[in-house]
Amino acid sequence: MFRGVQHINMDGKGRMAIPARQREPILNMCNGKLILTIDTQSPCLVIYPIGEWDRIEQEVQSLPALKPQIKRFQRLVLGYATDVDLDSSGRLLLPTPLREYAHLEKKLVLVGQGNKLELWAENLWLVERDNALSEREVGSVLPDELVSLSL
Amino acid sequence: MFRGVQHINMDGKGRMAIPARQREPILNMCNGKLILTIDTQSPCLVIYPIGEWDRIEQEVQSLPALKPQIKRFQRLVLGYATDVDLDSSGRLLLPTPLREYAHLEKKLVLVGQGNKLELWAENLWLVERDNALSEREVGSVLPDELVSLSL
DNA sequence: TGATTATAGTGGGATATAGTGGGGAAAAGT
DNA sequence: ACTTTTCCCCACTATATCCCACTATAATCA
Repeated sequence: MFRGVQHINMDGKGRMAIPARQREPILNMCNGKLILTIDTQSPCLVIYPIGEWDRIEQEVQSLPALKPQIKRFQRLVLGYATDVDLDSSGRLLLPTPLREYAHLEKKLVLVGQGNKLELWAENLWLVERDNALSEREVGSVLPDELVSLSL
Repeated sequence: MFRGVQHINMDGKGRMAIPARQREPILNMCNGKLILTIDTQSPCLVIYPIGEWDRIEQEVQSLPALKPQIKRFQRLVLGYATDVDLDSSGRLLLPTPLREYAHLEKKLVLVGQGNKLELWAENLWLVERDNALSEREVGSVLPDELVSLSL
C-alpha cells in the first residue's frame, strides 16, 4: 500500500508526476484510474484508486442525508470527486477547482496513507507537521490511546 | 534483538552502512526489508524490520481517527513510513524528507532498542542523553513505572 | 608480539532511471 | 473559426543504484 512522504513539483500546466514507487501499484490495482477529491478536515486533497473509491462512495452515499451536516459533507466529498488518469509518462493533471481548494502552487507534498494518498501544498504540510510535533511539548496532554501505545 | 549504541557516518549521497552486528539478524528476519519512519516524540528516526512494522501499522490504524490529535499522529507516523532495502554492501539510502526531519548530517548514532533501532544526528543524541542523565539530579520525580522496576 | 590476511566501513565514478519542463498536435469548448 | 485545454512526445537535469577501490579495524598465524 501507499507509504512515504515525497516532495514533488507541479509544472506550469498543473501536472504532477506520480513517484515511480507508487506508480507500479497504481497501474496494477486500477490501471491508472484514480479519483481525486478533497479532505473536509484538512486543506489537502486525497487520491484513491478507483476500486477503493467505489467502496468509499457507497459508504458516504448511504449516510442519512437528512442531517444537514451529513448533507454538506456529502456535497463536498462527492461533488469534488473527479476522475483522473495517469498520462503516458505517469503524470496526472490536477483540476483547477481542486488546485484552488488545497492552495496548490509549485511545491507539493504527497503523503502515503495506506489505502490512499494525501496531497498537500508544501507550506501547509509543514504547518500541519509542526502543529502535530508541538504536541510533544512538556505539559501537553496526549489521549490515553496514544500514551498506552507500545511501539 | 537490537542492542548497543554505534556511531556511524552518512556519506555524501545520504547512505549509511548498517553495522555488521545488526546486518545478520536483519537479513534473516526480513530479508533486508526495513521500514524507516519518524519518532513523533523526539527528533530521531526509527527503523523496523518489515514484519515488526506490519504489527505496529495495524495498531496505529486501528486508533480512533476522529480525534484530531490521533489523526495527526497517524498522518505523521504512517505518512513518513518508507520502505528501504539494504544495498549490495549492506547500506541503506536515507530518504531526503526523513533526513531533513531528524537533522541528519554526516555523524549519526544508531541505538538498539530491542525490536527496533533508533537513528539520531550525533549532536542531538548527545543532548538527549545528557537530558536523560540530568534527571537523576536531586529532587526530580520519576514515574511510578520506573520506580517499581526491578533491574 | 609483530606480521599477514580477512572483514567492515567509507568514498566515489559510471550507468540507469526518475523527475521536470516545454513544444506542438489533437480535442474540446466558445 | 478561433481560443483554450488536454495530451503525447522529446530533451534535459537530478537522483538513485550498481560496482569497484581504498582504508581502518579486527582476527589469525608464525
